[in-house]
Amino acid sequence: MRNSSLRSRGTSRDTGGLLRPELLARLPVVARGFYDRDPRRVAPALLGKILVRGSGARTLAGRIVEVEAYLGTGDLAAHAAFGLTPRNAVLFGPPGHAYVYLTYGLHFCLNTSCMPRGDAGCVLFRALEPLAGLAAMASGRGISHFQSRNPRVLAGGPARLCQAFAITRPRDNGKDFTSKRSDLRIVDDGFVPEKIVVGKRIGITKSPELPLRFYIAGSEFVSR
DNA sequence: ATATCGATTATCT
DNA sequence: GATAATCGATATG
Repeated sequence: MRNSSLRSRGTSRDTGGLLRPELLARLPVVARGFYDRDPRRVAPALLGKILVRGSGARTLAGRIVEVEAYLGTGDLAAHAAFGLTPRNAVLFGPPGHAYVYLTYGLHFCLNTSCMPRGDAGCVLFRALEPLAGLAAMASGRGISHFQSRNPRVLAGGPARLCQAFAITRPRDNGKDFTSKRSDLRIVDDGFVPEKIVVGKRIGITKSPELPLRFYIAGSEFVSR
């Protein structure tokens, strides 16, 4: 049963192995209502879900193992802290859409909008466990097959996972995660993490003490 | 194993 | 003009 997608639980080290595109195509997408909540609830609930790009032989997929919640207006570390701007407009729209931004002038980061329209919470995707399309991910990351055997280098880190999935702002900002046909979607194979660790968000200077980072305990794919 | 630094641009003060 | 939700390279213990 090691590779079954039907298992409903898994240990932290072994989340079920690789998944074939035909199987991924049959998994249900996570519905809009899932995202229509406070990001502090959405973030831990996203752990174990699967981010999927494309279809057929080109399918890329990774299990979400690390995320951070950003609370919108009022959270000084959030891009939406001071209201609507051209960059963060997606966050003020409906939940379950991709917010992609450029950071430090060269790296992209991926989030999903949360909460009802007009309330700008979001969840940052920080690390994935690669499940399908590993060769394409290594290629996108510009690393060799040999290097890519390190579990963290393919998609362990918010900018790394964007490189691995070829996620950019012009291409992907605003895409709907909840449509079965979407190029970028989130699906559920029933996997539920055994244990979740909560800690401080990484790399921020404002409100650094808030416990809004969540990851699957023991996962080798978490960014640090 | 940990520390420091440079890259490069959108956004805000 | 300063800062930033980062990464990879380099240096050093």
